[in-house]
Amino acid sequence: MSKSLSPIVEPLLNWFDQNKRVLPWRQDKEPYHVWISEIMLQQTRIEAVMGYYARFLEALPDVESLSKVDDDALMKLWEGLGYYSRARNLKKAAIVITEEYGGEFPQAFIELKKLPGIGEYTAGAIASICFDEKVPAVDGNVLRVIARVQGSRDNVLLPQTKKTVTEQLKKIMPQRAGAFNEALMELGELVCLPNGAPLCESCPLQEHCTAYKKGLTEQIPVRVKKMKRKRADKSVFMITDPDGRIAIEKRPDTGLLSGMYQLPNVEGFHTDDELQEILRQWELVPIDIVFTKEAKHVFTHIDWYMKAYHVTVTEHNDRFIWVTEDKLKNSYPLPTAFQKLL
DNA sequence: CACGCGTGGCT
DNA sequence: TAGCCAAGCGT
Repeated sequence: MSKSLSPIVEPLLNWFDQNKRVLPWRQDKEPYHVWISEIMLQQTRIEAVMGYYARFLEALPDVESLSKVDDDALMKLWEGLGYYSRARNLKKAAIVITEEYGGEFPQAFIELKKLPGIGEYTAGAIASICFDEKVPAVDGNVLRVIARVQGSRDNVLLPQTKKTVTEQLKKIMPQRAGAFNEALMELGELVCLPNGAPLCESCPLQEHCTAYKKGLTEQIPVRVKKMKRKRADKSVFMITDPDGRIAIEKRPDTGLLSGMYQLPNVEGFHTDDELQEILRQWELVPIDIVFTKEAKHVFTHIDWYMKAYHVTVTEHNDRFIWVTEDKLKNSYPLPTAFQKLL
């Protein structure tokens, strides 16, 4: 259980009042203006948005004009910004607002979130900034600031971490909900910087910040990427000679499972004819080849999909080490991946 | 929940 | 030069 965030509210609001940047979409709290800017700013840097925002509002100054815009004209306004479904969703939402809400912009978080392209963050941003509804708006900046303040080592890339932070912020949302949310984001962007040293000497939350006090601002936030594993298919042989000994070999002394032993295997899945040929190249004479089982083994960075074959051969050779099952179990380190096939 | 969606800036 | 990274939404 971490302690309440409530002590950060006042210093943060005071700092924001002194330091907020002047930005085109901060000139008023028109929901339409805030909406367009929030959508454009999704995954997109402020500098990139600047030019587009002014041009977009000039061409489409309100919900009604957006709801009627020609698709090509709309995409032309978005050309180069990326994530084009954002633009298509804007128009869809404008039509919904026109048809379902009589052209009046929904005000409640719960209603905003129903609109196409408006998710948890954007609904929170519009509801708080335009209407001071006490809902959080948790983006990457906010996650970083809160993780450091709390000294939390939770992986901020996990949805669960965002949920937890959202719940904690809900409890402390002040009257000035919009200013508070903007302040957290602004602090993240201007002071509580992601890379290199954050500007802790000018941070209004310094005395409330666990990461600062413990010198952990470089370690926090924790961002553990989910490793996207490659897939490798393997055909694995359990080869037995007339004495019932099993063929194994030693793996190279570098790389994956270095220095351990393994059952003979080849890359990929193969037809019976191909399997015969592989064994022949190993100078083995198979009496029969029987598919036994398949198994999957997950490493941190690779998934092995294995098909195992039991092969009986006429005689052993020197290409492999031939061992009894007992000796294999007791004397040779065999990775779990291969144990699964025995 | 994991993935794909665009682009530009960084190393 | 190519690869990594950003941190919202819909599916």
